[in-house]
Amino acid sequence: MLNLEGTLFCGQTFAWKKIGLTYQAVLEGRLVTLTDDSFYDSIHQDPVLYHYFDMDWDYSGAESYLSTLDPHLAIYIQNHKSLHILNQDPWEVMVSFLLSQNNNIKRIRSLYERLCQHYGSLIEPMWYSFPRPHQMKSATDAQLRSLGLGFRSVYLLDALQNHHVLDLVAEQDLMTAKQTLMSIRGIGEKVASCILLFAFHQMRSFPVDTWIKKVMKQYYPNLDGTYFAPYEALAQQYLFHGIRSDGGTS
DNA sequence: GGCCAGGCCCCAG
DNA sequence: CTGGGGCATGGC
Repeated sequence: MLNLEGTLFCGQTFAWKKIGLTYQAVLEGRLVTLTDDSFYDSIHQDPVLYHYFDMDWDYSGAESYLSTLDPHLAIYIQNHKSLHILNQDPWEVMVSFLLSQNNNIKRIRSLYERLCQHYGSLIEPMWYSFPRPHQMKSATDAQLRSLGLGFRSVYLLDALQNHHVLDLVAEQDLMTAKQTLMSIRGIGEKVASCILLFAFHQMRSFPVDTWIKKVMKQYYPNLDGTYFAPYEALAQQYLFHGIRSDGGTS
C-alpha cells in the first residue's frame, strides 16, 4: 500500500500537483492523473508508471529492518508508512537539485514550474513538460535570472553544457559517479547524493541537508549515515519527511 | 523586517 | 584541509 501523497510530496520530485483528490504531473510527454483509489489499477496498466513508482523493490523488508534498528525511525515509519523512492529522469533531477541549494521547497517548485513554462513543451492547457537540454540551448544568464534563479543561473548553464556526464554516471560505481557529478559547477556532495538517489536509485546514498544535520545532531550525535546501512537512503527519506511534517518523535 | 531555505564556491589561515 | 562569509530570491 504505497503512500502516494507522502511519496510525491516528500521533496524528491517537484513535478506533481494535488488538485482535490487527484495527483497530476507531466511524465514522459503526457499528463498523468492518479488518485489513491485507482492507483494500483493505473500502475498495473502502465509499465512506465510501474517503474517510476519503483514497485519491485522490497520496501516492507527495509521498513521492518529500520524499525527494529531504531526507535525514532520506527515512529516516523509508522506515521508515513510506505514512502517509495521514485525512478526519475536524471536530467530533470540534476536541474531540480541544482535549484535546491540554499532554497526552500516551495520556491524550488515555483522555479521548476517557470522552467517548464518557458522552455518546455505544451502538453495540455496549463501543463508543460520539463525542458530537455536542447530546448534550453538558447537560455542566457540574464533570462534565467529574470526567472528568479539568482546565483544558480550559472550552475544551470554549466549543467546544460555538460549534461552528457549523466551517461557516464549510469555506468559508474557510487564513489566515481559522485566525483563525476561534482565536476559540474554547483554540484557538491549533497546535490550529487540526491541525483544518485532520486535518478539512479542508489539506496546507499545519504544526502545530508540542513534538516538531516539537525536530526542527526539531536538523535544520533555520534553516528553517521552508515548506522542505517544498507538502507541509508530510505532512513534518510523518513527522517527528512518525518522531522519536517511531525517535528520530533517524543 | 529579519531569518531561513533539501549548499556550494572561494579564500584565508 | 578546515572554517566561515557571501550569494539571489522570496515565503514566512
